[in-house]
Amino acid sequence: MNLAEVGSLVGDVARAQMLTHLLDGRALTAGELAWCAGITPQTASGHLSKLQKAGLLAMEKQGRHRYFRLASLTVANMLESMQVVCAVDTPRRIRPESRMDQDMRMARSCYDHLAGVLGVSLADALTRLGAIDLSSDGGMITDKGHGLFHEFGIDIDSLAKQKRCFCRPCLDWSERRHHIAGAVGKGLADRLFDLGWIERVRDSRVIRVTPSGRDGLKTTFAIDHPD
Amino acid sequence: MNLAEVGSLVGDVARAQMLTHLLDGRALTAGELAWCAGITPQTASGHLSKLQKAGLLAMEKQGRHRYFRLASLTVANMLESMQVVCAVDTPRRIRPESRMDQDMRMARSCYDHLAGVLGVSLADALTRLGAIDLSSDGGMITDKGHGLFHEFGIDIDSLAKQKRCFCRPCLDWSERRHHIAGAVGKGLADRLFDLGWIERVRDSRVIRVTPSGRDGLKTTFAIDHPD
DNA sequence: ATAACAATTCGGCCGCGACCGAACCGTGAC
DNA sequence: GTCACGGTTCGGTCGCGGCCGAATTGTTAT
Repeated sequence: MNLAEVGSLVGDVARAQMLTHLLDGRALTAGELAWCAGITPQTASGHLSKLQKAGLLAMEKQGRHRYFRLASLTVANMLESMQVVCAVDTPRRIRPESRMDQDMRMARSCYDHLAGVLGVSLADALTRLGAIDLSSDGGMITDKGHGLFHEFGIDIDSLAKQKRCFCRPCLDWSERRHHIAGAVGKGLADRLFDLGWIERVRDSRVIRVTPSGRDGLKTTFAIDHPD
Repeated sequence: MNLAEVGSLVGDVARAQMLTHLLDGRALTAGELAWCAGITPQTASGHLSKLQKAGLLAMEKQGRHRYFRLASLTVANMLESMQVVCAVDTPRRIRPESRMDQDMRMARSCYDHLAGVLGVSLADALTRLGAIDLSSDGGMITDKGHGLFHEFGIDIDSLAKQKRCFCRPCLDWSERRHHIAGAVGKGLADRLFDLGWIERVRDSRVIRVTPSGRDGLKTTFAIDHPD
């Protein structure tokens, strides 16, 4: 496979729409993806088999449904980096500011970690607390951070054993600032879900902060998450 | 701009070819790029103006020539991440192993740092020497590394002041291992050029290791670079 | 067994966009 | 001035690929 092939796979509006919807890491059925892209199921089927053959998507049969998800972190990273380029020179265009867009900018999932205002606030807060250092090097957890994460119920040592990148700054396309990705980013997001501080909004990447989450973020990280 | 637009820009064979040729960070004329892509100048002109309008390329007039280069590191990172996806599922295909391919795999420039066997060897050597730590976190320079880099004529402190990512592991598409990118990667490459240890091969991304470079790499980093 | 539904395959339509030939600008050389 | 050359603009051709309707396969429900 070469650059142009990958490009043209992403370069179709319908396919790009599907990939974007899969960017939160979930698996969706062929029908759902067709609906997302605004095309008929038979057209979507063609697109999906192309994407799968090319190794961008993984498929899993389940009864009469077929679930598709991004094939790997590598693919997610590629799509992210493409979105960053998209965002670069769309600086102050007056966008129609739909409710969904606003929610997306506020908090969303980014494959397996958190992005948007929430993601950036968390990165800021953890930096302010001296738990992580994203600024100078790729991203590391301080000794103090080890303690804080442990208190918060996250086992850093088991995260460090994973094969994937441990702690990576990931450029946020809406905020133009870094949030936390990598194993630590995922661990943090998982813990917030477990605590019931955040929850997914049906059929989208949008993340909602629950009332208890609002409290928790305030007391634990001194984050005032706007309503 | 949206994902599909970026994708389709890269998704054309001719344009992808041009972008690939620009990936070493140099600026090329419209004519050279047309030749690279194997198309007529008038067709290339159309492609180039599209890429420029989209913000992927920057253009500079010089006499009757027009020089094009990648607009930013962001764009280069995107193209790299796309190439990584390309390489993923082309595992052991018997490629025609041209001389150029072999040279490219051995040592090449990757926007502003080094890649290929040489890039990976350097990353390995510096890790072995305890100068850097790419494995666990995003990438950091140890105290010992500070000294080593300084002895080698690289001023780490001035690199750290730059706005860009300081030290980043970058997945090598040919070797499937990490090499050093970011400010440190660039600093290292620049220093090797200055020392005359490596030099560019005309009209390509290929890097040649000079005889004195072979000696230097051997004595300084214990790297045996194959001929 | 029959029906309902998810998904795919096939066939044909249609439009976008890549391509080149020709003509046209602008710069540099003489 | 004229000529040469790099680059762009315009116009027209052509083919690839996305799209849907219809028919098919396969699975679950009743």
